[in-house]
Amino acid sequence: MAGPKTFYLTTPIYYVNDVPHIGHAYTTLACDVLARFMRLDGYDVKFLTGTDEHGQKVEKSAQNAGIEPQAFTDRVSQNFRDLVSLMNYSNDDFIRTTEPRHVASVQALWKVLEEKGEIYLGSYAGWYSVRDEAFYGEDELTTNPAGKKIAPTGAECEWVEEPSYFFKLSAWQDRLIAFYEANPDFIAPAGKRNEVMSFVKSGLKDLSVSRTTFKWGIPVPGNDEHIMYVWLDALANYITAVGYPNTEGDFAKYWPADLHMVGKDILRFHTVYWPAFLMAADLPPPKRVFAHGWWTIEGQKMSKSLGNVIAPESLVTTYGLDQTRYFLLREVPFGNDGDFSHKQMVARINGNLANDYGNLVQRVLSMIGKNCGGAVPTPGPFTEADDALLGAAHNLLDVVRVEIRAQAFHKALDAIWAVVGDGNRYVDEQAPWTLKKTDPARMATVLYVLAETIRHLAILTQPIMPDASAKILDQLAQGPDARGFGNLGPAGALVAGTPLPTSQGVFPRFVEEPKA
RNA sequence: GGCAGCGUAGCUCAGUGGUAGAGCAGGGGAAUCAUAAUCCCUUGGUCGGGGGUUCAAAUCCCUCCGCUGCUACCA
Repeated sequence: MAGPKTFYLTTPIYYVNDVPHIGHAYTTLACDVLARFMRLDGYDVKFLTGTDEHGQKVEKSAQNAGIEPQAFTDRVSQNFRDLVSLMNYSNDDFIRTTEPRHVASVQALWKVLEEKGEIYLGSYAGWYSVRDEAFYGEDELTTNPAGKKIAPTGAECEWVEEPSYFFKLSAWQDRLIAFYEANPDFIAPAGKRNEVMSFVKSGLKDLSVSRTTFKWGIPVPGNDEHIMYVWLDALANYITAVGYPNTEGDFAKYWPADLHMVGKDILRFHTVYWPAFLMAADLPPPKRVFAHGWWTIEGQKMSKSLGNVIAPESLVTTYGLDQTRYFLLREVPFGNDGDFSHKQMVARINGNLANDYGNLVQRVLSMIGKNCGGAVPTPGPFTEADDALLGAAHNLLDVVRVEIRAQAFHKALDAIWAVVGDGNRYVDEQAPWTLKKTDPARMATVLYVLAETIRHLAILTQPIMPDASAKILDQLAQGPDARGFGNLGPAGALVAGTPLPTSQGVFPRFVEEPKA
């Protein structure tokens, strides 16, 4: 069982019919930061994202576009692959549910469930909305003047009866509760755990897991009249990507997943249906599911009708990539809903990045460039103040690790910025510009301590801001092999006399364009 | 309706029994290495209303008001 520690984390697979927006970018960003962190911390990481490409809506959209569904999904799934490069995500795989490996995986899972007697053929009847791809209860519907039943979403419903396979979800209620109780960290944040548990305790009905009303899906093995329910299809992507139905190799290495990151709207699928499917197939459930919140835009709900949906590309163009990545994870306690506003974004860019972090780096590297011959200065004996600052820097990984592993990205950043503040205070207290005249040797020590502190900060901000952190490490002449967490601490300390490149700003201030 | 949660400084929030806190914003000062960036000091709250328990309550209990989430097949 030796070998590197592994960490497998996933985003939801995104429905190709959607246009990528800030919400998609946010989910994958959180995973990306976690994945980068774990890699730097020495883990063998597998980070998966992808697209969900089946379902009636895709079938219709393809029809409207006058092309085959596969050609349609080939085209629109590209939007999400473009998002990967735009946002600088480091995913190790990108899965599409239309790939042969996935079809084989889902059909194999189906067969296992069927063999184990967890699936049976029955029939489903109810009020169905094509637009919503959903059934509604009688009590949820209203009747319009034309006599049509209308769903709460405003969509028209029709009475549908169809044969359907069912998954015996009702049999899993007690085992799910037992699982939640044995694994208190399975559902996060904690408040969501209570919601899921009360839902399960209120009683579970068997789940319809096939459809006959449309064709664009994975056929049920042995009965081509049926295609599989979208969620059985979609959720299984997490095991497809590690090689299922082959349970050796990557599956043995990475499964169960360490984390499924999801938006709060799809929590139930991941914390009720998915563990039930897996346990029914004798496979272990994932270790944790985290449901994050939604963004509002300038205080308003994001919606197509309001026309305020933010494209990730416009954020990156306007504010910069690393600035955007930083803002999304710093502004809001991860798990809560948050508000995106231009004012707050600018406040973060100018306050935290340009003034606090960027300026600390710049003032220190500039002084080293001008006063130390453009090389890492030679330190003398350390004072109490030196040890205090270095100690804070050395200690930072332990603090940040705890927060990141709990998906408390905002707290991790708070901790890093506390040391940024310590650094700026230390500069003012030590006043190296005065030491330059009175005690040049002491000045060299002070600047060395600062450079070493900045090295720690830059290594630790890599997961959040890969490009900017790399630029800082470049300016400290730290090569690719010197950037892992193993290089933190005195063992990886800067070597006096190492030549340094000319310094340059990393986080420019955001200056408002004059209004026309 | 039922269940759960929230309501603390202008803003965003931390604090769950022992003399009200942070960041930002506002005010004053210092410094001048730096992206006019930094540092120090400071104004500001009857902790949603009312009642109760306690030597002591933002923190526990009751009640009222306001807001939010969940209450099954809606990526």
